[in-house]
Amino acid sequence: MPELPEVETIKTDLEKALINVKITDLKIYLPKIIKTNLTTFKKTLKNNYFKKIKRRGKLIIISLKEKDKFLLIHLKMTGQLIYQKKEKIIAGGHNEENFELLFPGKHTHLFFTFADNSKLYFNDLRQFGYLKLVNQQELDLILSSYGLEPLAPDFNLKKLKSLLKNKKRNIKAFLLDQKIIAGIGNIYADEILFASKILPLRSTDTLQEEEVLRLFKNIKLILKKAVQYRGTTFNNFVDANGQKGNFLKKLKIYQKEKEPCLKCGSKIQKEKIAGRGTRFCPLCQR
DNA sequence: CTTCTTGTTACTGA
DNA sequence: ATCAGTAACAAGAA
Repeated sequence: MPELPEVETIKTDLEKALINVKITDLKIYLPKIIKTNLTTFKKTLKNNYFKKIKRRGKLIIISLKEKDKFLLIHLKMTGQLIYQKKEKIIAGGHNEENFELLFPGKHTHLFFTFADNSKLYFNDLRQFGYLKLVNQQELDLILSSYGLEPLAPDFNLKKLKSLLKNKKRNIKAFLLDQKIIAGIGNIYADEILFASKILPLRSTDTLQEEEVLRLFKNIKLILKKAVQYRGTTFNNFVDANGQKGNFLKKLKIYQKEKEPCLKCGSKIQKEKIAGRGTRFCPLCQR
């Protein structure tokens, strides 16, 4: 599940490889993932350049050479962007056995070819991800519904405090709401709440001063750390070079139901909260 | 066979 | 107005 750290990793990798490299071709296998007229999409992108790559929440925003044209890519749950320099790449590494990635594969729905013959593959098992061309005005409209960037300096304690106070809903739903804070998904929401010792069902307006402070610090800390580790390896996430992220080893609560809590040893619980599988320690989190 | 997985939007009902 | 809950999208794992 690409969340902020995964998308940030992909963004940085693509930036290194693809700025000002001419797109010579693009092949589309599954047109429905493109939310723009297909002919326009192809015509616009062929012979174009990526001038700048940004991330907002979980959305990738690529500025094209024209001032008023942007390519948006959302990976949703199972989307991958894989950059491949050669015909065949070996991915994995770390402590795991390597595995071959051959593309295009069964779930490759589109790929770009660049002037240096490198390729960028968009794979998506569940086909919820999309690509879309927009102008500045459309982009502004889309971004206007996004909440604060949790790693930006303007996301500060004071703002978090007032957001929490003005809402009356459980903290898990609050963290997942992209209109309030953009980029946190199910994995990091659970990790942040565990680190902050806050139960996911707590109403935001009941959080004590020190709880808000812990929450604030852990949002920053955990997301930053996850970015450093290139995200979490999990099911369908590999970064733009096909490498897995390292944060999986750092997970303390996500997917650990029925295991003993690392801090106190009690059995980690799992419940459906805010429509999502939610893991928590009933003793450490209050 | 059923149930679960999750990002986002749309919808319903409280 | 706010919020909770659910379905939808789709494919696979258990």
